[in-house]
Amino acid sequence: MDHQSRSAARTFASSVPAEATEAEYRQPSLLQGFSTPQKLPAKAGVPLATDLPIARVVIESSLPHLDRTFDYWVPASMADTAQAGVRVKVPFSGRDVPGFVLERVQSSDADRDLVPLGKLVSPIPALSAEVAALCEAVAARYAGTLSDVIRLAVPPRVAGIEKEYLNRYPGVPSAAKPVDVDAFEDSGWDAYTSGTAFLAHLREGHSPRAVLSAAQGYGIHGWPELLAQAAATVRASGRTVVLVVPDQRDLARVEAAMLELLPASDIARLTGEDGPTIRYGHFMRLLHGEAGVAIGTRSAAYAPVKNLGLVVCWDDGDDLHLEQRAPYPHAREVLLLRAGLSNAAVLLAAHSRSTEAQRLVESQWANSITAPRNILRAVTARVVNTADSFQQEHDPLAAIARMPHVAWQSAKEALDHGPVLVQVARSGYSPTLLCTTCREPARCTHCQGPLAVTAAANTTQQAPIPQCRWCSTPEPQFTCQYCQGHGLQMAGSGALRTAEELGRAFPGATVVNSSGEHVKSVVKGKRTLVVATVGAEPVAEDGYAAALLLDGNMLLRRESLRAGEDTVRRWFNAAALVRPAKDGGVIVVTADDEASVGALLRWDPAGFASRELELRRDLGLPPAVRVAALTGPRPGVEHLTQALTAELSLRVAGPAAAPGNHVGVSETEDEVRTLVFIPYAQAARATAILRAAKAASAAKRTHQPVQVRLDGVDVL
DNA sequence: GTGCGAGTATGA
DNA sequence: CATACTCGCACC
Repeated sequence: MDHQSRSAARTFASSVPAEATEAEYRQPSLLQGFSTPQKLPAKAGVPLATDLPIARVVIESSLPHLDRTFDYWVPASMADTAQAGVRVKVPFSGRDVPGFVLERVQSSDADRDLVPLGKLVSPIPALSAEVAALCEAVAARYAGTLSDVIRLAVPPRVAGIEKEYLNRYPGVPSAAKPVDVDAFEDSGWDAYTSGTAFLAHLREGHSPRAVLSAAQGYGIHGWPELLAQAAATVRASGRTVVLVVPDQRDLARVEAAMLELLPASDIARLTGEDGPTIRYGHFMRLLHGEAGVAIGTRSAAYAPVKNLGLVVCWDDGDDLHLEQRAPYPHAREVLLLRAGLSNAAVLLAAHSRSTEAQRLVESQWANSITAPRNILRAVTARVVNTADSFQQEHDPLAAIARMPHVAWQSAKEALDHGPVLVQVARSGYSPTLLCTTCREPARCTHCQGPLAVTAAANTTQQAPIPQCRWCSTPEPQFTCQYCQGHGLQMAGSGALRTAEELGRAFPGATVVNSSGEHVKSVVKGKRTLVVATVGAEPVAEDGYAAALLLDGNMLLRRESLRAGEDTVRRWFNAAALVRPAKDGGVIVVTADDEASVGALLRWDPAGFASRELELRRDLGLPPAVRVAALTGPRPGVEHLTQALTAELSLRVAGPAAAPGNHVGVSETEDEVRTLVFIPYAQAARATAILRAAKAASAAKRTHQPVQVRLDGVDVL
């Protein structure tokens, strides 16, 4: 951290990154090899455009073998309107299909007679050249089709909204004058090592790249304010900003902070939540240069801004950043690709640090920005660790709340000074069962699946019989295979149950539940106990007096490669909402894993990420390498695997039964999954092979379709 | 996806 | 030899 801060000013300005990392985000050329001599218009019935008479069109279809451009004649009537980026309808195998003009060219390399464009859907070029190139880069990186990515990037057209923009000339947004210059001067950034250097480089029009570990989640120096200051700085320099957050609540906070510094007209929100009409309106404002800051959830990464200066991703470790539609791109990666194409600055900010971000820091592609020790001591809360075990037996009240004594005591004291946050594992009543004596998960004697009490069994009056969730075998007389015990208990009861229990454990306190459908965004007041599931923590205006991070061991023991990383991320997100230790802020974490608890105790997310990344390197696991998950019927999966391994020497795991297939619904078609681990150096070639192989087998229909997912963080 | 042409089976 | 059908694949 220290040696980095000293060299920060120099390295921020430097544009000589580590070559291996740089290559990952370099642009593959969208347009390759054309301009062979063409045939003359086949006795054209329509007069053709004289200048650039050919439109290169990408068809809207996710069929892999149609994932290329098709050439059409441009009728003279569309000579001026059918520009690159506009939506068109074109005749294709006997029907009119929608598509986008990617470019206008002088000649075609098609070895057949062309036909004219069908019709112009709209003369507004909704797909800019920059975004088209980005889409192609994303498609290439994720072995997907260009059309699929364009669908993510360009929202559905709303004709009514377009009307008022038809005669406007698209412009480049001019520099925005910050609303409140004073707030600007008192930048929260100067608390961070090399924070002001970062802002200075942005102001001067450079493109620094940074990974920020934000220490505070509330108040005037909270992360939304930091991000807004960075954005306003870039806007003052005349360039534009694209900022992506995981969810709606974060979006609202960022927007509020932005409005303090920038005129509302300069900000455009892109999120599905707004509905098609409002969303398309904001899209148009960006497209026409009327707004210069795009904020939103993951698809906002493709926002049609001009003159991009900075991309920002908040909390890139949150898996909401993963697109759920093919080709499953991650917002962070989209933004990084975009910054590479547009030579823009990058800011990956979070309270914790993802292993991906740490990799960018360690390869010196990005600079680490953290708060120095003395600042951390001043702004963060005291962290207390208590094992998640049996101390509670001594205290009947605490036992009701399944809470260690220290946690209960801390909460009780803190309630007099402000709201107290209780972070629990998940909402509702948890169905997972544990052995009462050794607390190992109860497993099915037949298939090792997890035992659970089903909802149906719960409704009957008699004592519910545990069942295996994989093979449905009932287990009326459970015997633990570790300690031979017979007792079963709920594994960490969920938020609802906790809320009920806490009401009894803390008489006189108001219990607020924030989970599932009932997520609160702000709380205030003393003697308020906020029970929230991870990720649903409301913000307390003046910070929480205390936070109890329960169920830690349960989160850590999840069967996921990222259980540790993700748990630590959730802890830091909650911990950053608590008052400084000097104001009495205290955090109690109930878990006994040294590495993750230690990271919180030392407030050292970077150190944790560094060790975690080192571990992944040793094991050859993501993000030290990339991973492709090929899921589908066995023959197709094996075919794709062979296509990869024929040319590249790659580590392969599987095929194995596809996960999530145990539950007897789709037992008919047994799908398998193969994981292929791909070094970054070979990733471009590997994704190219996958794309080609998918196209070939889709055209020939030799195999059932296979789902290809690259870097799906949830696959391991 | 769908339509079409080549190639092959089938019938009078 | 004419017609029916499937298969492979191009679609601009």
